[in-house]
Amino acid sequence: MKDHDAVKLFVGQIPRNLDERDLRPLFEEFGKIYELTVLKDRFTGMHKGCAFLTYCARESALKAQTALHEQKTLPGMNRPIQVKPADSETRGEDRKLFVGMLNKQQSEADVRRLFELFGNIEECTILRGPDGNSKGCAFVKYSSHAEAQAAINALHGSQTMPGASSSLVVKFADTDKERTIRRMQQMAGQMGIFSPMALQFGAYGAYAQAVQQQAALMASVGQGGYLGPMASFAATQMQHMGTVNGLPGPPMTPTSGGSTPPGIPVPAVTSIPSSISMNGFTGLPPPQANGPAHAEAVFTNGIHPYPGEPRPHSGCNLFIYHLPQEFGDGELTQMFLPFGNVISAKVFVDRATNQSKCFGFVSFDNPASAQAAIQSTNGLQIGIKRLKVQLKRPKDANRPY
DNA sequence: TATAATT
Repeated sequence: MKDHDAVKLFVGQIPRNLDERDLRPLFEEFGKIYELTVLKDRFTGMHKGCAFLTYCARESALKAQTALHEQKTLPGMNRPIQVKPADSETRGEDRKLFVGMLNKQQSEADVRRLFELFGNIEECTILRGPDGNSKGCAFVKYSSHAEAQAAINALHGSQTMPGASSSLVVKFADTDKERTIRRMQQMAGQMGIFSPMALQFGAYGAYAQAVQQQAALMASVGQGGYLGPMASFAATQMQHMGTVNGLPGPPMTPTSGGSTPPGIPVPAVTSIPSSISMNGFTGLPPPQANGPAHAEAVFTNGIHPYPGEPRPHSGCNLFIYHLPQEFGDGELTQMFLPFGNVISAKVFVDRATNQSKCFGFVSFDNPASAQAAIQSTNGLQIGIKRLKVQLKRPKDANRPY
């Protein structure tokens, strides 16, 4: 039926309104098609804008690749069609590099000039936004791992491009697994606010992505009322909750290891108080802290900023590590409000960069609230990180972590 | 500074 040396092609940049029926004529002119499959989202069935194509004859695949790859742009697309051997046809991604901290003016040709000294470049792509502007990074694929390694050795950190904030980065591109993690982190970042949904679904990676796509679709075709991305996302997730919780696999507790059971993992979080579950999904602005958040240092200095309020005492102050980068005081407050009266919540920020240092302090007005918070949030998985929540160590104590 | 997409 097909050649023993047939090659499976990946076809990218396909308009989402074209199915196999529409695509066949385009490809049949290069030979008899053995198999043509449009990739669909596993959960939503949504067209992913790409396909796998296998010709009966290897020769047909080569002809199609030559004739079509980057040679024409299908209607509605803003990049040319991609026709090239699928990843499954080539040995691992151990020869593909990620190049960061490029000058945004540098072109593919510039990057090639720099990298061709170390081996044969099969692919060189500058990452660009929709407007065509460089994102200051690129992927470079060599013919061999050794060539890629040589380029890393020679080029990583070797120079700083004009306009770049630090020296050139040259490293192996993320594996699929790392990419998935990166996406999860991005998604968590986009949600912006603390939400148990984000936490529970953070572990779902592709699933949550699919759901989000579907939510966007619902919002765009819905009956009149536009929900907004957060609301529609929430609504769709609500619909899926039952299904999700019924999925097979042993439940993961917040303190269980990082291993993931086969198939889709069960939510890592099951012990969040129900009151938290609606936080962030009310369509209202996030609730404010009970008074402005203030630095924990104020307490250790012995000056309580709210003279009228009861002074927090031992057992009320929590130290929280491994916060998501995007959490600010407001998110920290929201996260801990369900456990009691939060009198302060402070994320530490790097003075120079204004970036969160990913740790902070929360103070309650009583030790029971603090204990409840530890119970429910210590070990809580957010993206790839797990929160570490413990009582703040008294200043004189001197335990290593 | 991480892609548009890889069953």
